[in-house]
Amino acid sequence: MSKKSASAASDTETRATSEHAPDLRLWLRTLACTNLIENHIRSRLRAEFDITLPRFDLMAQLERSPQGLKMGELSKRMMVTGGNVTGITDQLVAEKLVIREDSPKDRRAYIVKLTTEGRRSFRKMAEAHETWVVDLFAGMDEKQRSQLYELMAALKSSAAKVAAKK
Amino acid sequence: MSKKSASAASDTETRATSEHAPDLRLWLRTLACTNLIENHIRSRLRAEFDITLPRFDLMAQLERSPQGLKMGELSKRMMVTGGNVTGITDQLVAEKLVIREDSPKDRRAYIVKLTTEGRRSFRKMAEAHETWVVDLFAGMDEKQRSQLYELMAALKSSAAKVAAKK
DNA sequence: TTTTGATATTTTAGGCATCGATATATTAAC
DNA sequence: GTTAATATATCGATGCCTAAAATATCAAAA
Repeated sequence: MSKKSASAASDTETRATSEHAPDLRLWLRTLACTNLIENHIRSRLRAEFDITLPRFDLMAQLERSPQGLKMGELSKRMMVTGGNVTGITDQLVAEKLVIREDSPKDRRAYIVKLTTEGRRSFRKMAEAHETWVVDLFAGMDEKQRSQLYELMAALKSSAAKVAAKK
Repeated sequence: MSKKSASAASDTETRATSEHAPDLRLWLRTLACTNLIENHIRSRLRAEFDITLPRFDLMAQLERSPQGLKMGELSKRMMVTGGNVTGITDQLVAEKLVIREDSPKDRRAYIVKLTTEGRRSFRKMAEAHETWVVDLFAGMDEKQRSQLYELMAALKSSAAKVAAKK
């Protein structure tokens, strides 16, 4: 926050003033809310597993792709730059949670995979992570959650239309 | 995003796997969506006004408080650390968009204010910023937007309950 | 085959973010 | 008043993130 910036960790809702459009208020409230949750998760990951959120995210991508992923694929899926993936991967390699293998097809590329230890470690963290998220949403009832799910799909599609043409 | 830190700019929705709880999917979708929007705004601020989102956010806080704010107040409102506010303020001072004045009451503290140029500059950017946000939400109808506004209040309150105790 | 252009990754420079430590000033206890 | 505890802000180390440039490889056209 972030980030986050990260974003950005700001309680952005306080940015709104009375003459601002309702859309702006809606956006700032949404942002404040996700920052609150993301920062909470970030600090719990740090406190309980001594890992950063970006490293956790990268491992999560690899866990879904047991065959491994190229750096560029990680970059696309995580929506961050290649240089960023290089740095995070370096750290995870140093921690022996991940390995870089040469691609047999393309000598420019690496295949990044979880190590056995990395997979074991990730699964443990992912389990805790999931319960944290469940707790954070526990104050909403089932109908609210499913409404929010649909609205987020609508928002993503609305925003993607604008963000795409650039 | 952010800020991403963001913070984190990841298309986190791709982190979900089939056995994950619906709450986790909901969270990852929400995060992916806000990151998409925040990154879009961040890059437009950069491209069109050559300013970063954190600097814009800090100026937004000051615009709402014409009497100025102490560093610590900025830190609280932006929900970032004091050291972070020091750095962003340094930059804005160097750009002459903001000034640090000694507090008459407390010699430990500064009062940070927008300069005339800073206020002029901010208002111009804020206007553009607001239209960007309106555009990003334009694909949702009024009912969807007001539903989302209410659901975000519910989520914030749900999450705050958990995040607070610790 | 050689050149040309595209792709994969790393490197570099700069900004944002945290934490923990420090310097200084204020406030409270005694 | 002196001491101790608290509050305000900065600094240093570290990590995440981007954009732009550099390096290396590939693939296709000439």
